[in-house]
Amino acid sequence: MKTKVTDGCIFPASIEDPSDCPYYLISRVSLMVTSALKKGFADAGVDAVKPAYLGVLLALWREDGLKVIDLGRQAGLEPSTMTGLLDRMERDKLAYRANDPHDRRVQLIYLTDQGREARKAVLTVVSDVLSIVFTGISFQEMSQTMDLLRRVLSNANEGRK
Amino acid sequence: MKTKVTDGCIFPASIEDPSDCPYYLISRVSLMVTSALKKGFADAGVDAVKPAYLGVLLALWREDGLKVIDLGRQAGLEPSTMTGLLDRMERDKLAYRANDPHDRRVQLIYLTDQGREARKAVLTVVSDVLSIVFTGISFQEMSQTMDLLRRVLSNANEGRK
DNA sequence: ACAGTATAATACGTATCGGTATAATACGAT
DNA sequence: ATCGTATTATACCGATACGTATTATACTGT
Repeated sequence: MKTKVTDGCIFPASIEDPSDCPYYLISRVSLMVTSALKKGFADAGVDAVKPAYLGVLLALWREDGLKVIDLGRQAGLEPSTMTGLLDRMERDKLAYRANDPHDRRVQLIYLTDQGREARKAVLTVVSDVLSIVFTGISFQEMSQTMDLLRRVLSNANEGRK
Repeated sequence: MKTKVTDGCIFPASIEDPSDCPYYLISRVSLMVTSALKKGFADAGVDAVKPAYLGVLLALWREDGLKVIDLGRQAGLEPSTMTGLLDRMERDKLAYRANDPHDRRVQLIYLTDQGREARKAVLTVVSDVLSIVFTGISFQEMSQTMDLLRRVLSNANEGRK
């Protein structure tokens, strides 16, 4: 049996400062980075791109013409989430749906020219924003933290089964 | 000038796996813990409590009868976010608003009996869920990660100024 | 060929959070 | 006392995410 971190004091019954709660910290950082990215895209003039599009864009830049469900898997999103997200991406002229000639259930998602051309600017913004957000964090610390987060996610996947 | 983590490889231009992106990891973990807490509250029978209420409940358990704005500060939420959150908490019979006799602009938030009585069960759920989610993480690793997250948040506060 | 099952995408409702604008009230300086 | 400013909370809207139910197709075994 593995050690429970709670034996330490992850979530003491009497919390004075929410900063002592890992859930608070992680949620806050997530929202903060989202907000910084949103502002970054706007400032850089790629205002059609929203933070939530990132996972989808990354997947499509790698391989255009993916199914909604595969796109969701790569972006870590549920199919029901994808529908609205793709609606917004179509509205914002970054991608479009097309029927799959081999399977009429399937919608294949393709980038528009604008979606393809946004790549360089978007990656620059993300890189810049992250380097500001993570200012003062060493490479090693970052690696350790990312490793921990990956393990936490895999804990969740275990629980799912 | 501080070291930029990006000099390492926080967000390489060619991302194969979203797991290599800190933003992806943090967002996912945040959503995952939220989901686990929601399920935990339901399973424990405290289904009136939603994960988003936690910050507010913690503050009110510590000191009942706070202003909306102070409650928001303690929970890390904007006033405009608080309005809807408190609407839901009132609907769910956990708290209620009352006029402040000393300042007619102010609404003071008080716990209902149900809100007060939920404390023990809620803290147990949170503690249990967190210990499952963070299974296999040592106390030291957890401390280091929380420290990193605190620094990231304070970077954001610097930028705000 | 057909019944039963599996898969893809969507529709719909709810929760959560922030930004902007607004209404009501308080307060401070004159 | 009054004008201008600050503060408090809310209204409103958009973005983001999920769960459940539903529709349309595809596939599988008989």
